[in-house]
Amino acid sequence: MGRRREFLDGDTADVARRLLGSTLVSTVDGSETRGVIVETEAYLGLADPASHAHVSKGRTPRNDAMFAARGTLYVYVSYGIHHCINVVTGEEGVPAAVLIRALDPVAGREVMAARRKRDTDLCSGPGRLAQALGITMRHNYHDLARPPVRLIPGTPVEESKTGASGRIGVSRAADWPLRFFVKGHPAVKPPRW
DNA sequence: GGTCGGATCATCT
DNA sequence: GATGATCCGACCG
Repeated sequence: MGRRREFLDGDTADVARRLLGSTLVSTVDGSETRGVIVETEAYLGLADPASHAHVSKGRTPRNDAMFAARGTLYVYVSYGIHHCINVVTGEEGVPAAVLIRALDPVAGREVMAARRKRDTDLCSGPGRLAQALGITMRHNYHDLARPPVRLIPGTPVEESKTGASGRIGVSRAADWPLRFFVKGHPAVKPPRW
């Protein structure tokens, strides 16, 4: 992914929208799984009250990967059970990231179903897609330019086919329009507004 | 179809 | 002791 640097450069909200249409490929445990990104959320870092790296928290072991170089994978555990994955978008030392919330599963569906122990809702939610791709905390700090988890930039989804809304499940800055999604895609649940 | 509560833990109060 | 960038099974209509 040689174009990674330029593709992820710029305002994090713009990057979050631009990532719609790009592909995540995992070869974790030797099986390829692949999905096209259809829902994202931007987390702006220091100035964003909903971000794990908001100034009020400082740099901690948990959020440390958000301070890494652009194109790094930031993984955290949600509700003690689920893993959520983010693409780091800031300069090194400046935290910012895009949460991947949903994928259109395009390859390795059987492997995903085996990992998920069900054959529906394979990648429609941040915890679900991390499980489907086999991503866990051991992939925190991983460079998305190389296996076993790669980000392949794609042609961004036409803007008229995308929507924006408030982020899901956040209590602070809930009205900031930083969630982006492909309108009408089955893996994307309809927004509150 | 929709709603409710449990699982489980790093971080914060 | 409470909270949260979540998901799932149980239960109710």
